[in-house]
Amino acid sequence: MIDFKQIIAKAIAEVVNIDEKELESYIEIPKDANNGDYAFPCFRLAKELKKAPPMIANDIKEKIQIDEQMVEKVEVVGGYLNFYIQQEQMVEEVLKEIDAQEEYGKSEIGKGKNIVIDYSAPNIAKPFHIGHLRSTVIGGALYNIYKYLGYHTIGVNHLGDYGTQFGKLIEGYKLWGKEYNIEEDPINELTKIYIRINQVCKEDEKVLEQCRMNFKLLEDGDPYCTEIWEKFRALSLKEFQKVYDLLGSHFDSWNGEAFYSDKMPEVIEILEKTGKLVESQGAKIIDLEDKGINTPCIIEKSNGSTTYATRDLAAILYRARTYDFDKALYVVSYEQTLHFKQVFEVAKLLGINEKYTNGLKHVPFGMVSLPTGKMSTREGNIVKLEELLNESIARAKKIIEEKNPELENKDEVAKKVGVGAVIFNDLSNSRIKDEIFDWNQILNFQGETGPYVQYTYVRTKSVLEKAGYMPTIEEVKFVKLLDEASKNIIKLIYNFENILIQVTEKEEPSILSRYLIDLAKAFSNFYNDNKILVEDKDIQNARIYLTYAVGKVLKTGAKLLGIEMPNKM
RNA sequence: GUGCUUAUAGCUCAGCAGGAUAGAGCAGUCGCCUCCUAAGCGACCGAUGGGGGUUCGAGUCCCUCUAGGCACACCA
Repeated sequence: MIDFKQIIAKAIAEVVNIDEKELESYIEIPKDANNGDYAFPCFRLAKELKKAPPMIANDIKEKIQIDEQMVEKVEVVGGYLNFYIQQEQMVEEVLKEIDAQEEYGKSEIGKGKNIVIDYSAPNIAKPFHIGHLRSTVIGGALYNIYKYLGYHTIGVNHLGDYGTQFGKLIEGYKLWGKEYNIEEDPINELTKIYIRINQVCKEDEKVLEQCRMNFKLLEDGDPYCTEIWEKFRALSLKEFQKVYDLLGSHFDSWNGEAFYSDKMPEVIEILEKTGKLVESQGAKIIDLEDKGINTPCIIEKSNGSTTYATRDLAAILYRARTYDFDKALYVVSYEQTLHFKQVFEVAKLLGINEKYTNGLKHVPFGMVSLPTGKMSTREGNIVKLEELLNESIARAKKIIEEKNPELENKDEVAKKVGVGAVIFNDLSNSRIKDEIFDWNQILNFQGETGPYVQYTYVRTKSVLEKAGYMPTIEEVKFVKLLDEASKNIIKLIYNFENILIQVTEKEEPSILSRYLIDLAKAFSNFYNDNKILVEDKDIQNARIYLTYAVGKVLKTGAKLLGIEMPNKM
């Protein structure tokens, strides 16, 4: 599509002696549409040119040469130079693109780049609770969006299937395994064991030591421990899959921590050679004091077993070799900020290309807590994700019964709406913000919510169905879409790809969520102001086409967030 | 104690790497369905934690104070 911003920057660059790219970064989009479609603030040139900003603006205005087919008006307001895009041109540009592209906004800008996204990563033998939702949906959205922009993406579910927690479970299972019906209800029963063994560990240091030994045995390939581990892992994955099916999550790799079990000796060997791996209190550590991190990174515990950090280092080495990544994103809660700082610092000692160490990026997000406080599997105060999703689906079903009892396939729609509401709720705020879990807020289907976006989409479908035909792009008179409401929509649709790029620049899916709300609102306004199906064929064709365009973008955007659109609701 | 992070309306959040009059939703009050789905639209109400600084310009950058959250070696 035509890049209006670039055209304006180029035109200004020919008048003032400043780099085009630099000028482009100064150009902004006025909040108030009355001030034009693009604006150039001249304040920053004042010092250099030793002239008052309004004078500079006037000067530029007089000298600037710009295609009138593109920009119909240039105005000086204070120190601003406001540009008004030729609307008909813009409408044509946008709608022709909608017509031409099967997948609007799709791009090749990421071609040849590999992005590894590490997300979800629940712990085996523990319930999948609402705390795991964020990583799963944020990572999932980033995965979809990077892919849409042409990147080669690799989604990794780095399962928490290793570590002392397993030593604990094995110990608990040894002690009381017969008391629990693990086959019947694996996760819940294992959770009970986990809570119980933790209680005992707290009181008895010897038991804790035994748990650590169990993990050491597991690492060393002890058959009994390995057998139990494999069993727990398989049972857990089966449970997790239920949630992933509901959420529509996809992973290219399920290599969890255990996968790196045999890849850690190499890491330790490399680190040994650097001379930076030192003994301290019986453990092998890397001191990071000189890097401004006052907590050392433990590579090997005093009993010879490895740590989370070592496994992450092995994973970096493996992913660099296997995926040749340009970026490796870790969608993990901000609790682990220090951990990643340490690991990324130590990774520089692994002797891998700088491309890899520079590509490592922690994408942190805020914590979900209950009104009563922090969630803890050990304490047993959690909300399971499956329960939340089912509750949301049930709520959606109830609303459908009230509002649209004649609807076919209610269950399917309820699922899309219920799940969509939960996903959208999680993706609509900046990821760094903490969240206090509130049933009423998540299960609210009004206002800026997933169901609102879905509802707006359904309206577009409904209008198109009622029209009974779809005009071709040649039949659309672009001049019929110059009213305020239509202009707003066109501008938003024009900006779609830019929004997706912003999401990847900031690793922030909420930018897309808010965009969809804006677009849905713009359409609702349009829908309210204008009757779409009217006598005048030219107006009708134009409005139908715009409606179609909105639906297309809403559906595409929602899909990128992992949300499915119903056709009716 | 050290480091990181958050603070915008009664509540939940926006605010495009400093720009024009700080935008929404929820809650509350009021209006709009003989008309393409009222899960909608419109109106009213209401805000930048305190104090300094940098700048032509600060919600945004710096300092400081206050209040929350998180992390700080054998959990992950």
